[in-house]
Amino acid sequence: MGDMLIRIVPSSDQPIYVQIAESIEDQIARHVLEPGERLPSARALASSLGINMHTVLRAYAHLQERSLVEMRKGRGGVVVAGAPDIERSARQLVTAAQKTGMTKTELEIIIREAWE
Amino acid sequence: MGDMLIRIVPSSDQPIYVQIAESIEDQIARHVLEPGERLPSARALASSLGINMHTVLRAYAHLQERSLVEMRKGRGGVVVAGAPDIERSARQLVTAAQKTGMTKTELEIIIREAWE
DNA sequence: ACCTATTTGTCCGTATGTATG
DNA sequence: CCATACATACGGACAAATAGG
Repeated sequence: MGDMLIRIVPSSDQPIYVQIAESIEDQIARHVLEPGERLPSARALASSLGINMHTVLRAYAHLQERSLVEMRKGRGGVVVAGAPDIERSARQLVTAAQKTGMTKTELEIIIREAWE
Repeated sequence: MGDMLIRIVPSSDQPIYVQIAESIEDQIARHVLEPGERLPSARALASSLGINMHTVLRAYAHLQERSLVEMRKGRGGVVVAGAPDIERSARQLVTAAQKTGMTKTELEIIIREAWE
């Protein structure tokens, strides 16, 4: 198991639990954390960061709702999927856009503007 | 604002915050709560139900992650419009794609192929 | 446009319950 | 049985955003 490197910026405009969740999400997307790998226990990570256990648990719960990790009671969190399935998400977006009567070019413009 | 009728069964197998979230979700689906309408303040609803503020806030956060309500800091929660927000979904897809190191053209090809 | 009072979200702490290994 | 680790719910405190005068 590689190092679990998470940096917290208390003065950030973003809440701590969001910073933790996004940091872990990044590491999953970049395959630093691979499927099946255990997350550090909430208490251990919290103690390591000098913050409260609930703040970490809140980040973990957020990742669980997004189906990135699976939490269980006596065991902790495990990474479920590696990189998010872009193609699947893209298909869902396209069908949703088509239902609204949007044209393909309109969607492409939205994608292009969102890329920056 | 119509009556906000929520019943809590402490002896239920389901957690209190789930009972609250599902109750509100039902009322949104039945148009008892309509888009733009404000949810009762978490502290007021908690006091009315004889439970803690955090339990209600947890239910609200759950509804927010499912894009049923929108929470903001000094204002509270409002029921979001039913139509799916394509631009928002597109931005989420783009950021997810960028995290995997995908290029813009690669994503555009996926979109184009998914359109048919 | 300003000021104040309220409301809200976040975070910390504590306690109890329950599933896992 | 026991130690580990999460799940739920409670209470308190504070900064920031909002609303109303």
